[in-house]
Amino acid sequence: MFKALGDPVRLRLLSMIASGPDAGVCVCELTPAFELSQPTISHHLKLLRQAGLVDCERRGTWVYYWVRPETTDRMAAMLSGVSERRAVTA
Amino acid sequence: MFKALGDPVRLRLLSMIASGPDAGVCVCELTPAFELSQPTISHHLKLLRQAGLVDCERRGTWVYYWVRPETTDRMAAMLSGVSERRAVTA
DNA sequence: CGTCAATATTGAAATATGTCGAAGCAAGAG
DNA sequence: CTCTTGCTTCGACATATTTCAATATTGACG
Repeated sequence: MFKALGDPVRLRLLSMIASGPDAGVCVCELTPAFELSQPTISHHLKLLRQAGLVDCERRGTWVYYWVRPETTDRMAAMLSGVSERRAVTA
Repeated sequence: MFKALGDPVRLRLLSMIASGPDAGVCVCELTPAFELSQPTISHHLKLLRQAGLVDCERRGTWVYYWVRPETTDRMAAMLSGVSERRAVTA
């Protein structure tokens, strides 16, 4: 999970997806925001999905991504635990 | 910051440091907990320090590490923002 | 069915990361 | 001052990650 957010492209992707509409953000809106090839963005989205940070669905020709708050919440809780000087519990 | 926590060894190190005594944890207590050479642990501690997640001080022969809660708090706040579907603000 | 547009997957190259052994440094003991 | 101990830094190597071009897949539309 943390490794997935360790790449600047993925962190920015997550931010864009998080701040998009409830219905999800289309890949076609994400790709042109970067100076990277389309396969590269697709790859990063796959890693975010495998980390459980986002989920996606195909709607017609387009694919929409949205955030899974369970995961980001869990990470936030872990980090709060560290701040409170407790061990990190999986 | 997130990249620093993306390695399992470093995540475990942070957990151990967080759950240790207020005065900090000695490197000599961290190293034997891993099946890794001492230079490797030292290297990971350096990365945690550069990421602002921990700080350290030499006390006599030993070096003690402790958590910097400002940083973990900031990360937790970012992630909570994502859960609430807002963009990630540095 | 054939074609086009939007994504995903594959394979390969460049770069970054994790790891170790060897060497260096700081501080206390003799 | 020299030796030992605890830790860091350096240099090198193996592996992992990022990226792209080429190709495949999926669905819409005529």
